[in-house]
Amino acid sequence: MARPRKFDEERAVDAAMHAFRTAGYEATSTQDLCEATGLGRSSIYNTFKSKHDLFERALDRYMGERNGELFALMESDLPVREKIRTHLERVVEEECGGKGDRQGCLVVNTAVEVSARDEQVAGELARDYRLRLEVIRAALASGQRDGDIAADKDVTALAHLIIAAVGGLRVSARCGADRRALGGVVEGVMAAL
Amino acid sequence: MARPRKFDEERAVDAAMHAFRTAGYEATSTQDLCEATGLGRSSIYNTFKSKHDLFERALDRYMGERNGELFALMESDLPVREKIRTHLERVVEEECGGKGDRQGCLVVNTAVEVSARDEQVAGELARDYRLRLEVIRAALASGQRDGDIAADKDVTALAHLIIAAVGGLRVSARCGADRRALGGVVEGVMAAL
DNA sequence: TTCGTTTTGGACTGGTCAATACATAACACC
DNA sequence: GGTGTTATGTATTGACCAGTCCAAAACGAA
Repeated sequence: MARPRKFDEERAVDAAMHAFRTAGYEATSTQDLCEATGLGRSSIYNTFKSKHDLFERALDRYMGERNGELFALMESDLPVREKIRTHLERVVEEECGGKGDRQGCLVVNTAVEVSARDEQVAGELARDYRLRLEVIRAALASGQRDGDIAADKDVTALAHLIIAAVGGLRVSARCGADRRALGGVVEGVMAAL
Repeated sequence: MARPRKFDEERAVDAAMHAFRTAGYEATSTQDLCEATGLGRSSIYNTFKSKHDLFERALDRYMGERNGELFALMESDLPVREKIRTHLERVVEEECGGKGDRQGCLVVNTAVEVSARDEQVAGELARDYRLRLEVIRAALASGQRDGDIAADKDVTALAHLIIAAVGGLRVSARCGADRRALGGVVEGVMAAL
């Protein structure tokens, strides 16, 4: 009944996500988004309300992908310590893994760059945090029942610790810490479980 | 021999630092810097080469102030565990302490927002990281000689862990984690020492 | 084919960006 | 008081910003 789109909306969000991850929110212009997605301005503004709206779509997508991986890992049948170790080592690998990619974690970047000035985004980040917390907490609680985690440990506190460790690894990597240093951090966190 | 300045350069850097901390590098315009410092554009560009130059001055100043506090704490005669705990709790207090201040850590903000696209800044961050690492490592080594830290611990790895913990606390706080959650993180890190 | 609807490209909006130019003001020194 | 030098205020630069407008294009349905 009308002219159909000749692009895939999800693909566009994906390309925008890539752009935001590499340059951050402020430093990514709408022109950059046009080039990243291959779309014209009209298509972008016809599909998304604004740069901010597209950003939120990209952030949602990023969270969805990442949490999918996290949930799959936490629901796997690895021993709980291996789940946690794998989670942390994936972060190290991503931050240090060469290839010049260098695109950061959109959640960490957003928390630092925009959350303080954007309540809506801050709300999304908080929601996402609670989600991650609960999944990790559940895995730890299950491990506690198996005897892999000492019974006197507070698994909620440990889950907070693991989430903080991820953020800390990313920030340290951005400050120039190398793979060996980050590996040591992972060991230190594992020792606290 | 010529017209003297009627403002204090260090004061101006301090005001700029405040502006950059609250809004980040990209989102702080030169106009914002004029308003924050109370100077005209001419004075700013006459004193500093560029926005980027002023930012680096502000970053340097921030690092100097913060490291001064850190060094004083690490050279105090508290037991080493108390030094570390105090260091971490200051971060929690700063991130959670109400007052609506809400200005973040310029080092963490910069590491996340600009280091990937600015080699010079990345170099400064790396230098600063090494400085903090060494001071904390020395304090831990001293504590190890006193028997406050187990002899089989790798104090360099622990120092990396503590630095990462600071970054992690700040990121988690930005994601909405409350004081209690962050307090638990501090306990978890202390348990690893 | 024709019509109705939507997408698309590209020009365009007012506003803001970092940075500069230039004239004037304010001082130290003589 | 005059002179040289620097600081400052204001206007302005060209580039870019996010977002809008509109005409033309492309399709489904009739």
